[in-house]
Amino acid sequence: MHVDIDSFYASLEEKRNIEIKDKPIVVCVYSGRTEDSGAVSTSNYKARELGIKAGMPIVIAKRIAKGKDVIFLPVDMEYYREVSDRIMEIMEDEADIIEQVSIDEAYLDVTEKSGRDWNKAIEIANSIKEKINSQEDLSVSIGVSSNKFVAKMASDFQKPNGLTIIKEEDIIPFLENFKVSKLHGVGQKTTKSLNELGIETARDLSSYDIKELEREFGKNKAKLLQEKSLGIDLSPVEPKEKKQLSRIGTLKEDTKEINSIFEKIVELSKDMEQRLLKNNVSFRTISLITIDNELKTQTKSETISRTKDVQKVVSISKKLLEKFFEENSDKKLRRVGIRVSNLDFSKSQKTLDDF
DNA sequence: CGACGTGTAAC
DNA sequence: CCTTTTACACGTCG
Repeated sequence: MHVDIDSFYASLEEKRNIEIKDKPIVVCVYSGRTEDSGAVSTSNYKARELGIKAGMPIVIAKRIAKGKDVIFLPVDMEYYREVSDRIMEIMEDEADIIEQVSIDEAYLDVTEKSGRDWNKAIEIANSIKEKINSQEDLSVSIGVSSNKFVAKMASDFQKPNGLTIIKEEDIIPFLENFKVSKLHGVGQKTTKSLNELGIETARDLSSYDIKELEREFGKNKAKLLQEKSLGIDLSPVEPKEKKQLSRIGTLKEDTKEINSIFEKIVELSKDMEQRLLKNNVSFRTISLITIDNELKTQTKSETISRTKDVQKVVSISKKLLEKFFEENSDKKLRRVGIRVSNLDFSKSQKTLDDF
């Protein structure tokens, strides 16, 4: 099954201030560049009715909200993370295996716990709903099916507070009339390409000649696309180890001044240090992420011998930044970020027991 | 094959 | 008008 917490951040903000419940709420990531620069992270259903949706620039959201009683709040990730952790624990109790995909979403394998009995699976889903409801006062939407992809499509089908069951024999009828853009994993670019081939719906995609699809998308992606259209997904529910850690920020103004950009990098690295230390992570690859004034992203990276030293991130980032400006002396940066990858969570830090 | 860079997608 | 973080596929190069 796939479990999705309904408008998570906005719901939490409602709970913590009863004054604003019943009002449209918009939770924002402010970039700090100007008063209202930034983007909408989550809005509650009242705000969505007005047309204020996730990803939208705050300025645009405020334009829509003008003259209306709409509440704008900054994100409080620390608090959301705390609540999320407790909810994930509730789900862990109910599942054989859990795969957390984001702060507010998880896949649960309940094959064993349900004994492959759909009715038992539905009971588990309801139990999860009930617990999250009573313990955290939040609602979730759940999709239950025989694989992750269809479960995800199902959880999205009825929300908020939905429960959608799609048994094997219902998969094709459930999916066939979906527009391809609604299929999870099919974004803007893929939609455009598909539409240009005359493919509008999942049904169109399922019956399309695979060789033709391969010509457009390559073998791998063509197969995955057609499988999606048929509701086929063999990927297991499995917890995944983190593969990279990154931190990115917006500069006060577009600039090509290395020193001021470097200051930002130092700031970002302090934050990253906390996260690295907490998990005892070592890394080999350091990347510099640059986003120029035209919002074009570039990355530069360097791989070194394994280390836990954040100073390495700082020094190599500086080097990569200099390299960037050697190649792009004309460009100004809007945002800058750092990333470490090639990670190792060596739990093997010596403990007293080892002595 | 590993390293590096870009593109696509999702939250 | 324009956030943040992560994953993964793919092309290229040495």
